Amino acid sequence: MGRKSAPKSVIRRLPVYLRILDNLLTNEVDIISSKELSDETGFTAEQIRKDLAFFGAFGTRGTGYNTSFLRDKILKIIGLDKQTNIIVVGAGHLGIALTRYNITKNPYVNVVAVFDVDPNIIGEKIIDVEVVPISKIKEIAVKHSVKVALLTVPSEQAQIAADEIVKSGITVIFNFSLSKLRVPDNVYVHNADLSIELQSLIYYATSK
Amino acid sequence: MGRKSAPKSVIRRLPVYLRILDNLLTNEVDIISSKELSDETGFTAEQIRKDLAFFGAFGTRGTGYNTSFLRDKILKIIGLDKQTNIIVVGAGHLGIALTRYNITKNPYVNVVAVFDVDPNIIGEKIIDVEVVPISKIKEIAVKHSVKVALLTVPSEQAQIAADEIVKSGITVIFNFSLSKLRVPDNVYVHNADLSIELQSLIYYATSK
DNA sequence: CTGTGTGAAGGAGTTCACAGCG
DNA sequence: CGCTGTGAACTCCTTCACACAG
Repeated sequence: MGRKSAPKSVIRRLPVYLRILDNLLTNEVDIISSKELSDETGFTAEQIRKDLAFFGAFGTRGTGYNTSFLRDKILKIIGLDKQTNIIVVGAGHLGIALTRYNITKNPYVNVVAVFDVDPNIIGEKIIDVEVVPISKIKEIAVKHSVKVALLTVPSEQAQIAADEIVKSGITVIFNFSLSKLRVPDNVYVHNADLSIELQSLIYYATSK
Repeated sequence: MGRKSAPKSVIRRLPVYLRILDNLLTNEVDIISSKELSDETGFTAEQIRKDLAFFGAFGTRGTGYNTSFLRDKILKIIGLDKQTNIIVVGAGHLGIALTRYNITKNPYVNVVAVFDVDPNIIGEKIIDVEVVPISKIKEIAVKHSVKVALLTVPSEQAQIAADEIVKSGITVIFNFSLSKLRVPDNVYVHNADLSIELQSLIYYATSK
């Protein structure tokens, strides 16, 4: 694949292409041009071609891209060709929403468990995924070789929960709490910062 | 203020500074240097100075920035100096989570109502905010001059709900559904795309 | 002598323009 | 001819280096 590591901006766009390709496949469209992808995504056709060309020559000149072939290529690039096991830490409203969403709408990931500290909800099920005590993170994460944790506990408990996640060998944390997490260098934290996005939006809402 | 319009990247960082300044103020720290802000945020000190300098000279050479003064300047730049009224459309788990978060943790915005179609939850309260029928969006939005809507309904209903939001005069939609919304040019849609962010993360989880 | 403010240099990513292949 | 693939130009942002004010 690519010589040097892929730019973040490209990696952010790949899942957008993937979603459109999945839609096209259910509608049995088997060829798509960069121009059409451009109309669907809002990105320019040149940019889309550059993004894809970064990983190889997937298209046919004069024709376009084979939908199913391109979909498989993107799946492989992202790493979604094999099932990815994730966990959700925190069974509050946000945790439940994310769990349900991923179970029902995201075929590429598998939620193996939801963790919480509240004894009242331990044992409950979110669709078919059980809520289990946080103390079991390591056991379950190791057993299912979990790669990613979605962290949705209140900010005050975020660091403690993050420590447990790190101890269990998980190296990617999608952090929805406001806390800045302290983790070892080999762990990658991605902050969702919905409140910060909302505040940025307010700038655009007021200054026009 | 700035001669030409502020870069998006700057606007995205301002709320980050704001959060830290708020923390410092509760701890009664009244001077902060760009170096210290750098340690807190991970952005370089030069970048932070450039960001702030874009809007004016807010610091004191040899000393740093006055915490409270800088906080007030940033509030004014973003437009958070006056209370911003928002609505949440969709009282599912995600809508409830966002509502509660903004009521309890975000002093700069005011959630005036949560909207849903389910008659069973109409009239319920999320903390002190009432759940009302979607048919009332326009009435409430006009009355409270609402600027921003958080859209958390299922994807199938997202376009219908967006149409109602647009009709009510709201010009900024923070879209958490997967649907690409069709709106007039004067309406700004910001997509949260949590599933796309998760898929990008999986790339980083597998390729190292 | 410290830490801000800023022109100048550098780098990353996007757009342009067109060559190349089906 | 059509649409991909790609060097070159360009734009936007970041980093560097230092002048300048307290």
